[in-house]
Amino acid sequence: MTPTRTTATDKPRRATLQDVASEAGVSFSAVSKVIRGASGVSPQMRERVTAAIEKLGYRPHAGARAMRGKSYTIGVMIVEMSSPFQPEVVQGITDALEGTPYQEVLIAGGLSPARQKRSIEALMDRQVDGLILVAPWMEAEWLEELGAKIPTVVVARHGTAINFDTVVDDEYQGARLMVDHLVSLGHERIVHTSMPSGGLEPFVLSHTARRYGYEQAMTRHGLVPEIVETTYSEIGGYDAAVQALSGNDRPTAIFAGADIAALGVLRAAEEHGLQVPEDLTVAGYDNIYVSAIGRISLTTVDQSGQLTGANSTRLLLERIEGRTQPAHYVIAPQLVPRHTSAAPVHVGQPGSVSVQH
Amino acid sequence: MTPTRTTATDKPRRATLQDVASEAGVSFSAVSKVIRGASGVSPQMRERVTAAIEKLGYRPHAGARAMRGKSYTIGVMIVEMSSPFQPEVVQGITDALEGTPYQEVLIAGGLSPARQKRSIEALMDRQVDGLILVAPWMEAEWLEELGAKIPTVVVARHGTAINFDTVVDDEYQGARLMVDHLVSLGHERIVHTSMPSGGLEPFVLSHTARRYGYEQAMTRHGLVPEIVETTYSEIGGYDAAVQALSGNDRPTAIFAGADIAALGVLRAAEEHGLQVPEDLTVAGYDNIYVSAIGRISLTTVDQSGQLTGANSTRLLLERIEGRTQPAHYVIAPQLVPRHTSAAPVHVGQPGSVSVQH
DNA sequence: GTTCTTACGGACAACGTTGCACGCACTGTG
DNA sequence: CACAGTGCGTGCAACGTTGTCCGTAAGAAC
Repeated sequence: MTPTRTTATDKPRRATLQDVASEAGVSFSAVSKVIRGASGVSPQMRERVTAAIEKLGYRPHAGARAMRGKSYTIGVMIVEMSSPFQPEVVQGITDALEGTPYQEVLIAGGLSPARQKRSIEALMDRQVDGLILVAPWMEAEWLEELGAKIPTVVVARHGTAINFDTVVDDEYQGARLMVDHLVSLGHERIVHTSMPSGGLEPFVLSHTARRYGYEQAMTRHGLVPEIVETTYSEIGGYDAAVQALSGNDRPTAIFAGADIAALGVLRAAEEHGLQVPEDLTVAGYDNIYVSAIGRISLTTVDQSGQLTGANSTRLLLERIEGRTQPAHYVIAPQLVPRHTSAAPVHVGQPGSVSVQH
Repeated sequence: MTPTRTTATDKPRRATLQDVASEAGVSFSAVSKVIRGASGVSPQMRERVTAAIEKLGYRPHAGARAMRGKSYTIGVMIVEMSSPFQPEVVQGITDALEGTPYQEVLIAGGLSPARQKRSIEALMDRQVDGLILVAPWMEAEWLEELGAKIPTVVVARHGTAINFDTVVDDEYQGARLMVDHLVSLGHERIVHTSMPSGGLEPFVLSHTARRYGYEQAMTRHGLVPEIVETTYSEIGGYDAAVQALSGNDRPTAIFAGADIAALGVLRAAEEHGLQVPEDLTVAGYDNIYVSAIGRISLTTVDQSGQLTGANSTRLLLERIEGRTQPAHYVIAPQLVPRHTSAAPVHVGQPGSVSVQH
């Protein structure tokens, strides 16, 4: 009576190294060698072991591996999935990891630094080999401490770091591209909608970088920056537009810091009886899915989430392999002109304000 | 010379049970007891251990735990994050797990059954305690086999199963609600856009259930179902609408199987010079974010992703606790009437077709 | 004062890997 | 023909937990 490892009532147990070894008639160390691709294995043995693995459908136990070093798991924290950019970054990561032994797992950190920190710790508890954090909200100092413990890449935070790598789109330049576009059309009063910076300077999030880029570009053109601070949401954009359009001396263009806010601006324009782009030019940033469709056709700035994800992955794998010098990768944004931007109608010209219905 | 476990060059090691035990001056078994809440622990010891845990910032090693049973990790597979519904389900899961010892991890399975299967296997390799699969595409048989191995809840697949639980919105009823709404407005020629079923009957995905519901409701009203098969995308909706609007005898309403397709229908209507809702009623299904905003204001059907996620979690935890009888939970959808649906203009009445510009 | 019970704390054997140390046949060399 | 070198396979000690088993001491009952 040798002790059996399963009873009649048990579910079929997952095959282990030992099972494969018995099947192939070799020691379990030998099987381990084959799997790890270590040296000291004859071709015949490799073949027999491979056949046994195949036959039993053996798959390594990540938990057991994690106890001896690597889990072959990459932890990715995103803030919210409903953002259009972040899923695209994830797609880039997934594609980049295809064919490597690593697998990414995601965790949605939510809209507070405390919760995001807890999510990251949950990933660390699960012995991920490295972290990619997409637009995390916490202080740079906390991230530095984290980076000292585990290979980390931070996406979409501007500024240089010591203990981790960063990948950002050049949002300063993206905002400049848009301002240049609007100025080249003849606009001079261009309002920008932003949101509170969150006090993370100098390691700022996207919206602050966009704001700075806007301010610099306006100043360079000899124009006066005008900023309305609300939130990046449809309602936020609506409120900002209502505020900007309230006085007598209206701007001819509103450059929303995010497409989603630009949608709110469009609604406000409609309610004010302003034709877009005849009476008001509207622009956004992000190139979200709906911006492209016919009924919206929003002029915006595109940043490739795919590229961002791919480069983050590359940097992280380098760090896991041992690089300790920080790396910072910047991706160039692209202007996407569509149908919500045009030359302004001359001020005071009749018909520039038309109320419908 | 006792052997030290860190060298000068090492990163600070993560605290283990043993470290906590030394700190508190007790055996590591005792610490384990405290953590597990096992009996046979004096209040004083509990206190000392708790203090030591606090001081060292000890956190259990999930990999080590997984080797002895549970990993306290729930694996969630979603097909694509850019869908509006699936992130909401995830949010529901996250909220439901708050306060439990479990943590969910996500994996984006992608748009092919093969890749989805690989993703699920990657989660199994990581010893998750249970699985929630959101709208998986593979055959029911494969899922039955999976459910025999690990507690599993499948979201958004209609039909009953033996080895796993399901949570679905009643999309048959949702489609019926919409047809009833349109009929009550006076519509008789209502075209439905769908996509190929994928041959998963009888365990069908959402779009097939919506189609069946539409067909049943139309028949019950004594009307003839008319279906155009394309894809659930803006382009797909556009193509379907172009096809439906091509003949002389136009429908008065198009009920797209998904909001995203309805956006394409709106674009096609605009290009055909049709006013919505005066000349054409358009409806969708899903209640995605953009459907609510002013410029779109799409009549649609809402299914609560939040509730879906919460109930999936509840069922999964029950299964992990030992339930083996399958459970199937159905959530009621809600009609959301907005501004793209109205009574049809009488057929042949002048002005029912107006070309702009 | 003896025995029985109970409460508490510690020892220890898994769990499935990795990777090093070891041993045993063969080689080729002097 | 002895002997080092090499290629190949095995043995084994971790890794950080869980949960069972066991020993001891204090308190209760007689």
